[in-house]
Amino acid sequence: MTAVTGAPATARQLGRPRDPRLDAAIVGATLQLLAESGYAALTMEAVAALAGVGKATLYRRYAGKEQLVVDAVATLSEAPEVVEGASVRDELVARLEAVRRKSDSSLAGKIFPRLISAAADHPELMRSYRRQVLAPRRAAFAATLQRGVASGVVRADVDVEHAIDMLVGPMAYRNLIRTEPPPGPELAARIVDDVLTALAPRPDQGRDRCTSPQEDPA
Amino acid sequence: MTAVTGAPATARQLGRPRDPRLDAAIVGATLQLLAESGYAALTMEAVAALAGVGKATLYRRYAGKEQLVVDAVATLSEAPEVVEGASVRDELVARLEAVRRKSDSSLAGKIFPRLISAAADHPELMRSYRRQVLAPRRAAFAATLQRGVASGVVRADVDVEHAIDMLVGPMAYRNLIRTEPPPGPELAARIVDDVLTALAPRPDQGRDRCTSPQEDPA
DNA sequence: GACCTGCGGAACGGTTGCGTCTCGCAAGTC
DNA sequence: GACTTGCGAGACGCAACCGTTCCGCAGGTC
Repeated sequence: MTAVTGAPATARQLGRPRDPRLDAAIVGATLQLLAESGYAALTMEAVAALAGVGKATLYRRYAGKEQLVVDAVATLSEAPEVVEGASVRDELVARLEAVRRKSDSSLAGKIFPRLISAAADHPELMRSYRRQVLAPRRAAFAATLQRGVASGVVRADVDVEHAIDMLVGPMAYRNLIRTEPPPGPELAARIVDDVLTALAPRPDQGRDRCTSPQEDPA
Repeated sequence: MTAVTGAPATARQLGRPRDPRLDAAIVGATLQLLAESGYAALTMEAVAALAGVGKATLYRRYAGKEQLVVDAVATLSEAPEVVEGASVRDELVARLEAVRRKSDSSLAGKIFPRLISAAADHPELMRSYRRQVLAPRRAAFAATLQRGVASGVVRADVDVEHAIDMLVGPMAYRNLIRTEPPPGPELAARIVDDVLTALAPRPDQGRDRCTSPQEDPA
């Protein structure tokens, strides 16, 4: 939470305590406005108004807009939904389809494109978003991919991080560049099937890819 | 150019003609500031100052900030560099590597992330960018992929647009989310090799890849 | 009770940007 | 020369927002 009055634990029970519901209201209003208008267009007055809070209350907690937004983004958390029991392929499809769905329905999804341009001026924002939203999601993908290695669908020397980029990258790109029509539910399966084909264990170790110079797995 | 004084071709030689160099200066300054600060932070006064132009000159040409930026983005054009003679695989690698390099060196590349958040409020901006920058690049990728189909490296029923997303998506995504360290020159080859594996003609279709005609170097 | 801090509301001065306008001059046509 | 438009410079009124401050009250501890 990183309140600006960074008082240590020493003697902190004088006077009226802060209302924790206001903390939530402020952060919520900040995230909502961030999703709607982006960082540059977000104003302290709008946050105060939407949160139903005086500006003094804002500045008692945060030194300014930057700290407020950094703190708000740090509270984002998207627990990746549990998709289990299915095959590795179907699990990947479900996870990737969740990425597509959330990109214009969830709060974190709507914030993502706005952070992309804000990241140039405030790298901490993207860093925080990666830690709170992207990293858990990637961890879930990684677990499923590892399951694929165990079950023999994915080759053992796979670079998991790169594989995740191959899955999420095309989906995110499609969402971001806003082609018409927007991607539908079938896209996830197409991407997953393509990537799984690429990641399949090599049929014969002495493989002869006639086309390209053999990628020597360093 | 879509000047705001939308006079038809009728009787257009009264008074002092507009200085065409100022048009270029204005558009140039707009694009530069757009790349540096993004749409929301771009101000007419900054454009005028950077272009060495009075504000009246700006408003004589454009009705406001939105028209100015739309017009400026519409003048963007990135001719995809000619990469020929190599194999289909190497040509794709070269094109994708160009995407990576340009993303933080060229003007259009630096503008891209800023347009992503602006697109939510001004869809015409992204549409214009797609037409001027992305579409030519995609056409080049498409041509190379078609060459791959002809030479048997890529299966005939490939969905070219989707294949391009599979190539460009991961690269763009990596550039946008700004992981450290930033992607290096080796990423293009990894992506291309993965995608080409996925797009290879199905081996059990009775076709033996390695006796199929080698790529004609034309 | 005395004392402290939190709170909403509202106002403050200062800054920034918008879009308009005027001025004096330049560069063209008729 | 008369006329028209382009141009840079700068000022205009207007609006928004910043960060601060004061008020009066509420909600806590001692």
